[in-house]
Amino acid sequence: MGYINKVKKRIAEVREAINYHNYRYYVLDSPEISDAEYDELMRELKQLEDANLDLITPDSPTQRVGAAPVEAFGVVEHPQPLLSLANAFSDEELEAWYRRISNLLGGRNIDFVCELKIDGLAVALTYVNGLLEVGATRGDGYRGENITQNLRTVKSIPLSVPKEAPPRFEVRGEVYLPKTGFKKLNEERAKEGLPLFANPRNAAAGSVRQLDSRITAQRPLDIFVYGLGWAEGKTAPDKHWEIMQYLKSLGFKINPNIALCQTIDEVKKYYAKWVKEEETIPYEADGVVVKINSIPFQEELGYVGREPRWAIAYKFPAVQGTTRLLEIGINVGRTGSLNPYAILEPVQVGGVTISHAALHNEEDIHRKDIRIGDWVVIQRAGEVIPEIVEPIVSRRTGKEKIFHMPKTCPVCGAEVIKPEGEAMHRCTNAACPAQALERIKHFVSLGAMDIEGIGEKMSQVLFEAGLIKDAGDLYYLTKDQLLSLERTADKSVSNMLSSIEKSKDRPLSRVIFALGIPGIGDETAELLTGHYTSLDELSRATPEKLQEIPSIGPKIADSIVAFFRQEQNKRIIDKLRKADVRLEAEKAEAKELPLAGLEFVITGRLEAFPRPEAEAKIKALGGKAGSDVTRKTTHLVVGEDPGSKLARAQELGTKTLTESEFLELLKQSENKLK
DNA sequence: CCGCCTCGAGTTCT
DNA sequence: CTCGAGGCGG
Repeated sequence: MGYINKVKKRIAEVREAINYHNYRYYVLDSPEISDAEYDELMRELKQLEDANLDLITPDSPTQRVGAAPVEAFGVVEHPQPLLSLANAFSDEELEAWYRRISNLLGGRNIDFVCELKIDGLAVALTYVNGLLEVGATRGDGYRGENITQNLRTVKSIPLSVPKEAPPRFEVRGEVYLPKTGFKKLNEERAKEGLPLFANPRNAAAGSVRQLDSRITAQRPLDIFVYGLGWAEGKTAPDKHWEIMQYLKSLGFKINPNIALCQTIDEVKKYYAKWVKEEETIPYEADGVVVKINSIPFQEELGYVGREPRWAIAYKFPAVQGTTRLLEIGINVGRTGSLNPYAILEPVQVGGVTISHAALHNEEDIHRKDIRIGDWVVIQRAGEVIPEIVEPIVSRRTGKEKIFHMPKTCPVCGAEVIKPEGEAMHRCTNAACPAQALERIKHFVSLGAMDIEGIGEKMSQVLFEAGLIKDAGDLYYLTKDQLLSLERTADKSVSNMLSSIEKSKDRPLSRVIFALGIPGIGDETAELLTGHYTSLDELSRATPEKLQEIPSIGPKIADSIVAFFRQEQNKRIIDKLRKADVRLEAEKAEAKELPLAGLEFVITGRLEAFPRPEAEAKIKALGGKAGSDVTRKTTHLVVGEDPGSKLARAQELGTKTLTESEFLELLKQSENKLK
């Protein structure tokens, strides 16, 4: 095939793809590729056409802005078409745009107006003799839908404007749904069992297209007006910035983050600021629109095809992307849980390459109907952590495979079970090497024994070299053993040994946490130290005794008892003890406790928490909690409806505290500990 | 028994 | 950050 035929074929392919995605986006409101990918297709087509001008056809997607309007509403002709914007995705592309226009303007001084590119629905509002006459969607840019009735329900759209406004004019803006409104709307829909909107833009589009405007009225829609379409009977200012101030004075809602920039560097700074602060914007924005401020300059620059030369959309890095799910891998956790994760074809999302994503558990995978080989939409949830949003069902070939948890542990081959009513599958082999290694990693980690120099990597090296089989072995490592490893210099070895030594004196709560008892995190470990002053004491505790502690229930109690009963755990604790790791609460620690030496008695009902919990807090802070006021009692806490203890306290001259004074004392004492 | 809240466990990438 | 589970109050 000749070169030109290849190009022809590719152009046809890309056009077909774009037309299909246009339809999904504009007509169905259900896009299946991200905006970034759509933009990429459009760019490719444009490049091909620019290099082969004779291949441009009038029906090419580059020759129009969107899809045809839906006929259910009246059709509105736009006297001045609503056009789209060229995109920039990097500082280089922005600079290239700047150089082009700067050349065209012969190097005259240019200033810019920057604003956020709100991801909503573009509308045109026509006012005649001071009244809103027509509100229309953009449609294909030339003809849109008449949605006046619905737009009238948007409270921030003025239905009338002051007399000094031009007799006939059109403003343009973006109707959108704030993030909070979107969330609330979806919550309500979930309650009613209705399908959820995928994002605020879709929700706004759906709302504005309601045939019944009473439904639209219930949606918290808002608008930002971003420009004047046309005006008759009055001359408008000749700076875009001033037009915006003028529109504001007429009662239109203008985005508060609009800025006047004197240089292209200031534009870049504006962009950089908002890339960083994108999360804080209360509505969705997908970039920054940069416009030449001077209207005469705008007119001079004119249009290329369907895009103005005098403005550009500088897009934020995409936060969603699509890629292929190549395989589903399994990790075995410290507790034996089998944790599936997605191995993805690496893809850039939000400026970061994503190649893995957590899949939580088998049920979750099946609920989302994710299959091996699927194309999937991924996003970085809350800034950082990648997640699979959904599979793209329409891209399936039939070769995708449904995932099943293995019947045996992928690491040790032991039987895998899924306890009734639980979501997780578990490896049944407590000696499973994967679990053993994870337990060691947990032991040395930051919140636990915090052994500097031995992290995940070093734990693995030591484990695989056979130098340690469990956490207890860490304390018997010798200098020679460590030096025999690869990539361990003298310096790092002595660092490791000294941080192992230092870890022998961690608070008891850290030790309990580090042991990795299932269900015991840092909070519960801390709670336990309030009731047991040594590991021995804790190891002898009965389930009944443990359950007397508030927030310890039967499951946690059993977990603790079972842990100390296991031979391998006993051996680990033995190794720790022989190595002189402190397994008791520090004596000095107890004395330093802020409430040490004080004895509290509570009378009446407390608002903040039940009495046992208050007593637990007192004990945790080193105080004693009694039930009767005696001469030893130092404080009486007086709650609602106090009993006879109050009289007794007054008799003895015991200090009394109101509940709020008591809470304040607890707070101060807790702060002292930190 | 159900809903609410808090805690635990596992996770990605720079 | 997310999901699941444990604990607890109504």
